[in-house]
Amino acid sequence: MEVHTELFLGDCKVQLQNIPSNSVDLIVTSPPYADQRKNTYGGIHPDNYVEWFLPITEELLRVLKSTGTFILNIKEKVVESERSTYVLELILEMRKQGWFWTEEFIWHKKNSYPGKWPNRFRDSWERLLQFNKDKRFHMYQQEVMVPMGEWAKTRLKNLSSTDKIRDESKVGSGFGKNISNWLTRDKAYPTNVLHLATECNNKNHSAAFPEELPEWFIKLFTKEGDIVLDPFMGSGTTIFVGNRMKRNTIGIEILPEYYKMVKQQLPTTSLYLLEPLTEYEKTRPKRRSKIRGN
Amino acid sequence: MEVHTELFLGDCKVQLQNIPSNSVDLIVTSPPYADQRKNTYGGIHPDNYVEWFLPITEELLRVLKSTGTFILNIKEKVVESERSTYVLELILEMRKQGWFWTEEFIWHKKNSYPGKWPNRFRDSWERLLQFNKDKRFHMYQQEVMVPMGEWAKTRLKNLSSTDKIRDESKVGSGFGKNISNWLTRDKAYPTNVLHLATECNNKNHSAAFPEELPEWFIKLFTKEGDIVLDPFMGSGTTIFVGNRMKRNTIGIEILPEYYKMVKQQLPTTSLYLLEPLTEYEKTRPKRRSKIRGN
DNA sequence: GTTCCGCATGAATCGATAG
DNA sequence: ACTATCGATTCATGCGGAA
Repeated sequence: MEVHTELFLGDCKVQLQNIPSNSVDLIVTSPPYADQRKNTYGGIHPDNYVEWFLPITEELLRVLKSTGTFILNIKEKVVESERSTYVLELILEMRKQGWFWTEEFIWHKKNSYPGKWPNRFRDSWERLLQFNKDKRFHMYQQEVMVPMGEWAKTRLKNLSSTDKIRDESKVGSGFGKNISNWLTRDKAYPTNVLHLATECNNKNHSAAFPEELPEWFIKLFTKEGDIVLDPFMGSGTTIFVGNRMKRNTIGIEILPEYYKMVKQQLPTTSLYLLEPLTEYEKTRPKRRSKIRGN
Repeated sequence: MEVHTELFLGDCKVQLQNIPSNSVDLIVTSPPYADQRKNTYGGIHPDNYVEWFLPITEELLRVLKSTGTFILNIKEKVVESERSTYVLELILEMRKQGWFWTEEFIWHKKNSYPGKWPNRFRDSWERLLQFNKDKRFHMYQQEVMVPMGEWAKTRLKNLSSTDKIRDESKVGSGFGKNISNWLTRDKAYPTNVLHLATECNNKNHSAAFPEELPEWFIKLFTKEGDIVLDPFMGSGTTIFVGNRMKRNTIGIEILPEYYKMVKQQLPTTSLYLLEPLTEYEKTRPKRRSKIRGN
């Protein structure tokens, strides 16, 4: 299967306008956090964060298919010894836009930033907010099943004492049936907590999140040939992982350095370079329809 | 050290009025979740949850010392395939009351039962919201330190080979002193993710949390002789753990069954029974001042 | 070629100091 | 008074060089 990548250079609120409505299967992104990464992205003040982000989510809502999913990796920073509330406010405002807040996954960071403060411990988790356009969205749960590890050893042993009796005495009941299914199973469905390390030591490109993160959501919410979008591409983790997994990808990046870096690392056969368009060529129907696989 | 327990039977919004202002060091509680536990508590509809809870947090704000902490164990339920937003709204409203939202700990439930739904996975985490009345609150971080990872062994070995020599040659220097700090360090500060098993064996109560949960926060935020309050006492986990740790405890419970159950399990020497007061005896200054240790 | 060990480095946060 | 910058604090991870 041939897959393609579209790269846009520029402000994502603007560049998103080049993407057709109802065309994207999955959006996975990690926007610049409030007041974070000032040196590279300029930083958005916590007070203005929601206001800054809402026009973008409005466009994301437009480009997403009704069966698609939006995964937003975000975490509030501490301001004056208190957690900021802009993420909470963002969720409430996005629901007003029409998004469904389906779920909140937790990314439990194995190696969180060290430090000691008088009033708090190390922050070792981030939010992975799942938003949907419709309550009926695509989800391929079996793709992310995990080997039964500790759970089997500890839990099933306990079950054998109490519940297995019930299993025998109530054969055919829903409960008993479930138990016996699990006994023979070597894989289990995961939970909504992801336990991954941050990718900190790659000297060439410091990625915001580890490859396993977009990989997991791409497996869960798309199939081969689908379209994955990252409106804050950065070093391109989502793009590269998506390509490797035979998904078409679209990346938007405002910083030329990152844009060029990702461009150079992509296989030329799969790449469409989309520099900012001049006025008279604002639409590119052929290219885009080809990428969507029509 | 002699510690005492006060038990109140009744609606906690009402019973809290019997507790003096600025007297409690720590509040740890797990209120009935919206629409959950219908059989026992009747259940509060998600739409009315914030409205129902705010008068109670108002009272909690009053009774808490300025150096005290409020830990709220809560999780939004799923309503029509979407996460409810009442927890988000509650946080925003509590800040308007004057609470500081200091931190959000995550309780990652180790052994959550596998489950499968068409559009979501097993929910294996809950929020542990930390609120404070003042930005300067008591926190005894060293009480909850945990053993370091494997690498500690190797690092300590290395220090003895290389740096100890330096330590000998530079006796009295600041550098040598630092090394000896490293040598004695085998524990590290924890993060804001708690990895605990769910309590399975308490059949009498529908939603008890494991003893380690209140224990961890009682260690972290109080010292012996302090006052710990649980306004939704339930089966009394917080009360019993607090007593064992030599903290004075106050429990409020609306259901007579739980109230009696806890009462019977408490040592009679440490117990003050506070049945609902009749009008003419609304204050009990002597008893309470004794409990506060004045 | 394995295994072991040193080392730099993270979406951090606080409090003090400086403009 | 209010904002901006800086140093100190801290620990899991994986790379790269060494045994």
